[in-house]
Amino acid sequence: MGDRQNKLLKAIVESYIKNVKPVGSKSLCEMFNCSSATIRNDMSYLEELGYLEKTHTSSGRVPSEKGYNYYVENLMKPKEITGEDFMKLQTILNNKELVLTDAINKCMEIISDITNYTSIVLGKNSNNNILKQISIIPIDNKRVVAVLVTNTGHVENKQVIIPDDISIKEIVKTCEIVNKSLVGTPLNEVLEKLEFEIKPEIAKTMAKYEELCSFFYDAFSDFKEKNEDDIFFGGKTNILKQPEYNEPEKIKEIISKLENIELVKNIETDDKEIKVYIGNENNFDPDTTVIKTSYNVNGEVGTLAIIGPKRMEYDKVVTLLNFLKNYIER
Amino acid sequence: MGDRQNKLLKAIVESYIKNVKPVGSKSLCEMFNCSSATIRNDMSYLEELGYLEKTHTSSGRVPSEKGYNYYVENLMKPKEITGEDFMKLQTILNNKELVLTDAINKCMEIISDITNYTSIVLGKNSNNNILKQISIIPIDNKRVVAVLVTNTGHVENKQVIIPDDISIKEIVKTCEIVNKSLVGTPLNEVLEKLEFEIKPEIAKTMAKYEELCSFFYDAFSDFKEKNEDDIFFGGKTNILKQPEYNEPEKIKEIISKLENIELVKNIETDDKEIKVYIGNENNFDPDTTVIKTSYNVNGEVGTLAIIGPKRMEYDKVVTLLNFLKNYIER
DNA sequence: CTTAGCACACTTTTTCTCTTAGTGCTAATT
DNA sequence: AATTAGCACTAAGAGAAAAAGTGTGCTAAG
Repeated sequence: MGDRQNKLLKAIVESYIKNVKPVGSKSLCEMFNCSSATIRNDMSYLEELGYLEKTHTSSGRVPSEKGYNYYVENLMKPKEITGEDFMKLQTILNNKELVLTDAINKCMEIISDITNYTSIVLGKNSNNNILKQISIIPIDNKRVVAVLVTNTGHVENKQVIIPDDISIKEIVKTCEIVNKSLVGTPLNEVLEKLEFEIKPEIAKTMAKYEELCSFFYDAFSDFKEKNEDDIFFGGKTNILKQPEYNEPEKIKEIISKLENIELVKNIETDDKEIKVYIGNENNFDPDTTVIKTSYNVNGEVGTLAIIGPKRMEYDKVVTLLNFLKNYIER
Repeated sequence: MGDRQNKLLKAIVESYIKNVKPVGSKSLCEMFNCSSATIRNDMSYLEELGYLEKTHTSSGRVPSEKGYNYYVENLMKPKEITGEDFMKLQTILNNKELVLTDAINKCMEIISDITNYTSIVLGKNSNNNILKQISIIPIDNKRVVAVLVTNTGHVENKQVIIPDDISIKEIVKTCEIVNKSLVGTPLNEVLEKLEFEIKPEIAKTMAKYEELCSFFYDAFSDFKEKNEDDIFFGGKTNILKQPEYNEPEKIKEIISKLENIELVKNIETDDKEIKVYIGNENNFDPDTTVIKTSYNVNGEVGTLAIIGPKRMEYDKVVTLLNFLKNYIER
């Protein structure tokens, strides 16, 4: 593929990203100092190679997924962040009072606002998180709250109804034992350890060890699930501002996908690089592009993702994500 | 207004609720055993009174807001809950393992599913909630987690960065003092009490009492806001299934309103009755009806709300809400 | 290799017509 | 006094046809 063809593809992709409508040969004459016929020849060559498509026999050209891919891999240049946007992000990142996850969320919210795409932060809250403390706090005669804190500062809690046959005192006492043995345990081993190591321990001092153990089992069993639900949307519906979402059908479809927690969770990645998944390459929605990467700061890991139309400002998004990722990882 | 006119208005409202299209005189002849002309006479009388409207000069009639109102106040009869729906709700409400708020949320989710309207639960977490316990849990050298539990079993937590000039030990020690004095305090008085009663107390034993106090002030200051954010959506976007949401504009508008936390919070009420706010009567969205009521169980209060089109199955929704409300309040 | 020229393809917009579902009004009927 | 039949009239909706606009492919010439 010759130099002019590369430039032409770049120009077409960028024009389409900007103007949303199929690109005709005439509109590019000036830029390339040649006639529309020449452009047309090159265009039909690029179409033959699979980089361009037509919406109907005599329409202008639109980039294919392969075309976007080629653009992302070979043609686009990182875009500079404008002063204003830079300032906004900088301000948040320099605010030492903010906890890391809050700062990340705020930044992604801003990125969503300046791009009009949807941004998502998936806190992995990984299972090698370590238990820091368990507390049982009595609420009334019937209920206690179990609070669990991890080494990354995450807090989970669950209200549990006290079974009739055990007393609060017994629970609190057992909790001390559980705490002693369980602190320092990775979260994903908690249930197992409770069953096999701590139960015998409890049995030594507590008569109703069976009931007590199943009480704690109950209290902890939800944490794992809940843990995974750590999803933050920055401007959940900003993507609706994109002109492709101009039909009820399409809007409802993307909304329902964004509401589908399972589907959103699937976006999670542990890839260190920023990866671009165009159309069918992502398993979120074939009409969108998902750009994502993971971050890892002192064992606190998560995913940053941007969802936009395939006609996405790839250069801008990649640059912004790069900036954020680099900043938070040092 | 005569008897037939009442019946006619009822029939028109119900027909429009069911079929979504303006109601013509002919379609009601059979039901009333009279000619379309007679119906038309009555219709134009009802229109004069402001209960009916036309979409254009020669269209069928549509209920006005006043008409819906009259229907709700005077004409509609509570609708029986079908066996299936009844079962679903019953199952959840009889599950003694579920904490109250979870049961309520699940029920509202089901109500949203069977009606195809959006349901919202606003946990008020009212300010007369009482502080049950504060814990400070160190995460590492720089951070602690402050955990706060209330008498209703709600847990709030915040990561706080430890200022350079105070140590974890000092914080933990101060926390003990704070705990002693603050437990039992209504949430909305916590900050005040900290400033005026506890600061002097701390000053007795701690050298850096100024810094320590402002640390705790910091840790608690968010709780109030966060507290109010306790919003649960049951089928947030179910309302989009209603035929009125068939244009991009309308869909985007309602979505953006549902995403607008402030606006949603405004729905909160402490009315004991079930109240119906039709169109302009609610300040959420003039094209919708909001039906809402509050619940109060042992001091745990909150709002139940259903948002649907003005053309809503009022009888069904009111009956369902009534059922749920009665059940949870005993 | 580039370009001018032209026929052709498809979409979009506009215009016009016809049909349909309803109304209001008047005069006759019960 | 209330009901009804009859009729003229209105607006919306559905198609069809025409017109305008945008862009292509191909051929032949530079």
